[in-house]
Amino acid sequence: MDDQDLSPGQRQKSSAILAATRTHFATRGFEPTKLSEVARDAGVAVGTIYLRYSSKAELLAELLAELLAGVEAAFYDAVGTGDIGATPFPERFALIASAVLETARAQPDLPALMALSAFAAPATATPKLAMIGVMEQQLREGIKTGALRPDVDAKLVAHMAHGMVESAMREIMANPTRAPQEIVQHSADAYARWLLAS
Amino acid sequence: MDDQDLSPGQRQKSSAILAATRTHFATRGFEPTKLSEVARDAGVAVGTIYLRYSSKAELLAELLAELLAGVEAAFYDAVGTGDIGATPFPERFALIASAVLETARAQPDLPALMALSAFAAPATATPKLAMIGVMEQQLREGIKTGALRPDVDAKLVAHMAHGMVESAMREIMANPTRAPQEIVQHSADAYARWLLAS
Amino acid sequence: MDDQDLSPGQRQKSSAILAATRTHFATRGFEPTKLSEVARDAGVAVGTIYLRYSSKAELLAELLAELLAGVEAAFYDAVGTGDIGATPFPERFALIASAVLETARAQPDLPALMALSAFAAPATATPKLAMIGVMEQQLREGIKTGALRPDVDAKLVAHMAHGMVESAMREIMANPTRAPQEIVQHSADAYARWLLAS
Amino acid sequence: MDDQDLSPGQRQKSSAILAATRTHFATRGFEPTKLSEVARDAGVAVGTIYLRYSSKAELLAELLAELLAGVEAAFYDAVGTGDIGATPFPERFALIASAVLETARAQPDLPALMALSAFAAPATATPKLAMIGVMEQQLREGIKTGALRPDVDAKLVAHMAHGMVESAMREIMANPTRAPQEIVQHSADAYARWLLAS
DNA sequence: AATGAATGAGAGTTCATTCAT
DNA sequence: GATGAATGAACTCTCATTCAT
Repeated sequence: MDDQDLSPGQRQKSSAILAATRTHFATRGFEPTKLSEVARDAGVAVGTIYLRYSSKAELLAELLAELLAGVEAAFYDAVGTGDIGATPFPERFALIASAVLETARAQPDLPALMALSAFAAPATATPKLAMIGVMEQQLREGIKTGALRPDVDAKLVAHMAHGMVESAMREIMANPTRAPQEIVQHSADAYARWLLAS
Repeated sequence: MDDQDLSPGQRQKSSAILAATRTHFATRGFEPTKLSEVARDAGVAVGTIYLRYSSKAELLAELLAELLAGVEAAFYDAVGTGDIGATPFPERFALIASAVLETARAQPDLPALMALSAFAAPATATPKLAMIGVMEQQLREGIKTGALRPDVDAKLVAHMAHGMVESAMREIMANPTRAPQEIVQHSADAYARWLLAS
Repeated sequence: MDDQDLSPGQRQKSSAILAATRTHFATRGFEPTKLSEVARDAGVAVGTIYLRYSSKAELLAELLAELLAGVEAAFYDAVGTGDIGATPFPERFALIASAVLETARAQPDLPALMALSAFAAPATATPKLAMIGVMEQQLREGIKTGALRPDVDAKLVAHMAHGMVESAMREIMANPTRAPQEIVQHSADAYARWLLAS
Repeated sequence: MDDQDLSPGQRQKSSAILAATRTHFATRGFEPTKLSEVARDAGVAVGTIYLRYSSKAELLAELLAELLAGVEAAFYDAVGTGDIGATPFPERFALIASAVLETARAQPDLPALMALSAFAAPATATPKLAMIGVMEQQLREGIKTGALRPDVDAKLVAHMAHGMVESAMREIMANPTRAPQEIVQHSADAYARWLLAS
């Protein structure tokens, strides 16, 4: 469970296990995932999994924890690249929409995996996705500075704005002829008309 | 499998089976659902389930098919109450948002159940939710009549608009102090600013 | 778990399971006993065992409970046949020794099985074997009536007297050329010389 | 496997392994004993056990062999302290009973360990406990010299006499308020009345 | 010689499915 | 048609044993 004190070979095996687990959990779900197949795909023996994770549920918990940390980092990375604080609002929407999109694209199996959190070992409660929190904060700032309409519920709008991109994302994934940029454009446009103060 | 040739008692048993199945699948998922418990809750013997459905997967397929038909009907009912065709556009958005909301509220287990479609017998491919189709059609009509902006992708927008309400819906469900009408107001407002032609 | 409400066929299967279990537990012990082999020897499927006993430990508990009831009955039967209360003491010893011997002979796997009680489901604590209690009571009566020496500890002597027969029994079992009556004779003789008052 | 050619450090490790093994086998039994725990308690790695003993069964065999040698020595030590050959018979019984008692007290885990011999590597057949052999020999000598009754089967009596002490021993162990000397007194007294020639 | 991570066969247990009643 | 006892394949998890370090 601790990444401390592991040889490179061990760390690599842990990664392989987590990677194989991720694929199986995301595509099949918790119960249908067979540890024997996970082990085979990870190139280790079943017992090796149990050297690191004490049960299937703990394996999921570990995976979710790692995932969440990654998502948070990825989202801040994506948002950060635009130096968002200094960007005025119509453009800022495009940056946020783009960041959500990129994060979701980088982890397309995230919704499927988060849906499994009920099976995880107790410790890992489903955490609120970081992205929605950031959106809400951006909205509040925009409202305070007068750039955005004051007559909306920031939290609810954050959820709605996120759901918008997520849903569009799903349509894009299912329909490979579409360009992902369409989402950014449509979303930024929607945000601007919907939320700008003027 | 055929609703033909069934006595009232038999039809009633089929209903009880599907109802119990629905509860179990929605709250536990596919694999964790035990047919023995479904049978007990339906007040029949396990074997009786197999007289009507040839496997657990087929039982799910049957349930999903019935569900979809119901959702479609419910959505048209909800939209229809406003005589939507005659309603001008800013108000029409509120009607649609309200219909989506009502339909979702009436079938809160729908997302959980639809998520199981991968387990269903092959025949039942995941069907497009009827609501999104209706939205798209409404948008196309609005665009054609000049009420709505022509520079948007109707299909993508339908998905985004639906995702918006769905996501808000989830926030409402998790936060019981909020009033569902907030969603209708916020959504209709967002749709109007985002999509109206002017 | 309840013998009530079982068809003859079911009762017969339960017996077969318990019989096969007994053989395996007695000859191999708890852990080495495989339920798959028990099932095979009982002529049922593994799952059938679990219809009646919720775990391997519960199966053992059930077996021990049945065994104890049987032993107690057998011992009282054996002692009872000689109308022991009316028999004077030198002969009474022979009756008791004979009863212990018969009981032990009828259940030669008893010590091996009782030794497993630590593995049984919690409810079944190891009960004191009935035989020793009866011996002690016989000794007290003999002492009170003056037939037996008063300067011995009845309880300790009961244990010693029982250990004597049990140990001899083991030697007899291991050595098939010996006649079991030797034990009765030797034991009754030993008891008489050791314990009679005169 | 050979005690030859071992450095003091190695010999010490072997001892630690056997000691830990003994505790585990005696308190838990064969199958439930985990070599990983034995290794941990012995302060060595699992692999180190396999440098000395080729399997779990062989480890048990080795332990039993050492144990038997120890018991034999202990019994002769205990008997020998009384210069038994020269002691006349009524007293000789007390010495023997005392020796059996002492030996059993010094190795209270012996019965539990001997019971495992079925699991031991084939080579190690269950060995006759040395004490019974010595008893038998003492009885034969007593009979030959006329000190003891000639009309008893020396071997059977040896078993009975030993079972007597062993059974009393168990009662004493379970009942801590009793004094162990009671056993010696009761046993010697029983032996005398039962077996002396007069 | 010593280590302990890795292995994988095999255990107990569950539950969809069957079929005699 | 309805039942539910019976089935046995397949799951998760354990641990004696091996072997690269």
